[in-house]
Amino acid sequence: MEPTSSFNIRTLSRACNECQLQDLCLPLGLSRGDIERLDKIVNRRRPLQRGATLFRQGEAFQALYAVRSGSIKTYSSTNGGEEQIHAFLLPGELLGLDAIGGGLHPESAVALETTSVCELPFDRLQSLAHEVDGLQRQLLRIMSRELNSDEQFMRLLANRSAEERLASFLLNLASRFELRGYSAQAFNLSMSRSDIGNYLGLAVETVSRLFTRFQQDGLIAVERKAIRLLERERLSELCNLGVPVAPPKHYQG
Amino acid sequence: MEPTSSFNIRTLSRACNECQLQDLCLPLGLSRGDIERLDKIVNRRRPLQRGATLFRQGEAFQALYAVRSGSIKTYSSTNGGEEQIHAFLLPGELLGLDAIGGGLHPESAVALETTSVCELPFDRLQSLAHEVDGLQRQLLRIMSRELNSDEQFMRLLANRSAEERLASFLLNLASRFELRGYSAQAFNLSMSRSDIGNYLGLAVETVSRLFTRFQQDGLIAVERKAIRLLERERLSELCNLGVPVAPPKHYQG
DNA sequence: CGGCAATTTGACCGGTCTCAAAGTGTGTGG
DNA sequence: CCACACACTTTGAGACCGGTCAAATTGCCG
Repeated sequence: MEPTSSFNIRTLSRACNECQLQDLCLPLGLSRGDIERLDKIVNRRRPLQRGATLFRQGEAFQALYAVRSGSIKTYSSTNGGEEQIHAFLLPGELLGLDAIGGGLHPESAVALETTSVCELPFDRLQSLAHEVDGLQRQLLRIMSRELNSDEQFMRLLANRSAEERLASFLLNLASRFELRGYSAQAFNLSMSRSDIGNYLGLAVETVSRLFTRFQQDGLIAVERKAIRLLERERLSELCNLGVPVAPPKHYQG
Repeated sequence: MEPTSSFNIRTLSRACNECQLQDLCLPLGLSRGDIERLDKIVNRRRPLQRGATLFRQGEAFQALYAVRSGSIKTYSSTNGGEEQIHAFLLPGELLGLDAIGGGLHPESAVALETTSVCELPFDRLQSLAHEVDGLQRQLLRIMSRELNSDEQFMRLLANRSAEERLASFLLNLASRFELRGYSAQAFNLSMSRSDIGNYLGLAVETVSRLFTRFQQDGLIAVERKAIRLLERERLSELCNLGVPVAPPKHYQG
């Protein structure tokens, strides 16, 4: 999960125009000139160390963030102290969108490994979006897509077995890595087993047992954080999560 | 100039400016003049009958919709034929936002009872939003808030018991009704038991048993679709108490 | 080497699902 | 208006997945 783990000044100073992640990130669809205007408002901060907090639940919302390298988890805590992980974010993905509505971050964001991010001050972003039409659209598109993936995830939580959940999780990670040019077969799980369990609504023990079983069945090979998907085909059979195709049944209720 | 037709003229012709739901809906925060401009692009269609489809999964995205009265459920089906309900929408709530990103509706929307909606053609909405600043912001806010409630719902699905899920569901409905000026104590469940179960990730039988138990415990009174929340206080305690908040490993009585 | 956290493994328990069937309303057609 | 069919809801019995508790193992890092 960390192809650019060592951070150098070149990485930091690289502008949106030269960023490999352009096609996944906010600039997508903007003209070169507009990207430059966007670039001017982006702050590139020094990398976060593993465990470092990007923002905390309850903090005032100031900026959106785009992951440039590394990975981040977002979570919220109840007053009881329980923690619920909401997402793992990979390079090119935007976070903080859920804070626009309320003006406060409803969740905290923490680096899972050495991670660098681009900071996008929201007020400046919004005035720019007022002028640059494509930016506005892209922002809406990104939020819409996030609504979508949240919906899919809810379906996963609502009626899938532990096995299906973990398989889906692995395949989801794989395809996201692939999109970013990394291997979909072998990658690093930057999050702990207990993070995975929390995210998927499973006990740590269940996650651990499933990893063992998947490995025994020859589906995957795991060694600590490193994982290889040996049988992506059979893995996806495990989760009969369907692509929307079938016409809806007639309403009966 | 004339949304007036043969049916229910009073309801249909009511413009955004006079709509009771203004404060919950898209116009929120707009000036009277801007609301009028928004009003011009809104189509008020004739009411949907119970079971009627507003849009189907896979259809091209053309417009957002605001519920004006009644209620709607949205759901997606897998190619296996299973159906997963994603949301129940009440007056003042917007639907179709998840289609902006992909250009296709990822889910279907069906009326749960006689329901009227306002149609907001998205292209026209977007050009208007380009001029009217507050509209753009309000759109983002609404989407952001939806992301938020999705997150909360995921937490519910990920680690709450059946009891907590149903209690939360009822309280959520109650507060939404209250916001709209209806009673929070007594309202109608326009969706079937099996819809509720599907939505909450529970078997119908479990939902039914819980209704019975809640009633025996004096928390609610149900008769078919009609429900009264007798002890909202105790209900909300159910939402927090089911899972021990701070796991006292070495607790000493 | 030693302490601590994360992971794994085992045993057991319980909540929820599944299967089955009875009960209750609702709508339709005669 | 009644009879019947069908869908929805409720109730019961039993099975099973996954959670909890407990303990062993491994890896990490001073």
